Amino acid sequence: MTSTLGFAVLAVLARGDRTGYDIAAAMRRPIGFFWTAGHSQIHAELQKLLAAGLVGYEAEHGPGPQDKKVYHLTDEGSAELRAWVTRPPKERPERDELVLKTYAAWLAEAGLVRRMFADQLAAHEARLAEYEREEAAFGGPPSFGDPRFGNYATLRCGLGYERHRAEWCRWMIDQLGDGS
Amino acid sequence: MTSTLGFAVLAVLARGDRTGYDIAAAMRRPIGFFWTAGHSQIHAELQKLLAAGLVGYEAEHGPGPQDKKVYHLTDEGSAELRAWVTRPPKERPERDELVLKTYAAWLAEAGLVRRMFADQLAAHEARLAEYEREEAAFGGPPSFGDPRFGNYATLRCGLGYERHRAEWCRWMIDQLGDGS
DNA sequence: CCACACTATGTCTGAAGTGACATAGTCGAT
DNA sequence: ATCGACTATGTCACTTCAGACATAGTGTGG
Repeated sequence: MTSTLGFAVLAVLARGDRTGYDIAAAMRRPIGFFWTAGHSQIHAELQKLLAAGLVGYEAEHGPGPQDKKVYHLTDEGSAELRAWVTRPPKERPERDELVLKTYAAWLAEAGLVRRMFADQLAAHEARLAEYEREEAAFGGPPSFGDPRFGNYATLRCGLGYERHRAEWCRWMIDQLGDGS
Repeated sequence: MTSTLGFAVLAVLARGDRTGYDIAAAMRRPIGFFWTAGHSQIHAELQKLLAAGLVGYEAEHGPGPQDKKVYHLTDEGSAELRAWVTRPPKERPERDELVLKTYAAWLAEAGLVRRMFADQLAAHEARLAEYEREEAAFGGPPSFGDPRFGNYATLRCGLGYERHRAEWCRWMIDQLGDGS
């Protein structure tokens, strides 16, 4: 009954023990590129995982009204995660606002549409440059079995995505004329 | 205050008057590729749009306990839609289960991961072939201003996406060795 | 010494989305 | 004739998610 968010949390914990706060930070970067959650969602999820016996924690004195809780995977949590990894992902419905706007773009002024795509293109190119810098930091793909393989493989996916997206934006801008 | 779903409905209605049922059908194909909604959501949304004065309807006798309602855009709805089209889309968080699994793939057996990616690759290739057939049915891009421009441009996006995705799957399979 | 950023936990409200349930006419095939 | 698929509208319960609110210790810089 564990949700995908639950597995995302387990996947973070598989790389080392962390507090809910740390997990939330990971959900912004780098995992935020493919799964996001606010800290409120994470604390709630941790309580579910705890009730299911998939994680445990050790309390330490820390800031705030409550104790700081350092969570770790239980053997059962680790087994569940391993089993989940290779189960075929159920496909989620795509929801892409830019593509929806494109579907209705024929109603608008070409110049305004061109500007919108130019902005999108700039954003994609900036992200692409960032990803390329990150990729250079790896000296080629880490071996499978190394946790860093996960980071590298997802980065490759992001790289391909940004390139595809940028190319589509360029094609759109092309279609809309030079607008000089 | 209109939601993105509301604009999706308006975008369908901009191409011709339809019943809620017809809109729901459009939300499966072709719009379902980039925005989906169940019929229950659409009926609820139509009531909101009606209250906001963005759509109207004419009732006809039809099957079922209620009258059949053929919805159309009002002038105000049309104006709102046009204004929305070129407003920069707010970015939604990505949620991609396959990429999340990839992040945790180092925990699993390479053979099982390879099989999962092979299945994904097959699905992408099948969709790609379908899109290519659809693209061939257009004899090149329709001109901007033609509603079919929206169909073509979104198809181009889908084509690029499937290619990027298939390529990434192939790269992953490559990384996982020949597994003979 | 004080302000501010960061660490750290949690609750609550409301919106969005999913899937089941409910009803009923029409039309084609067996 | 009857059965099932399709047209057509809607409600309800449940889950997920986003964002605001609430609390409080620690460490850094001015």
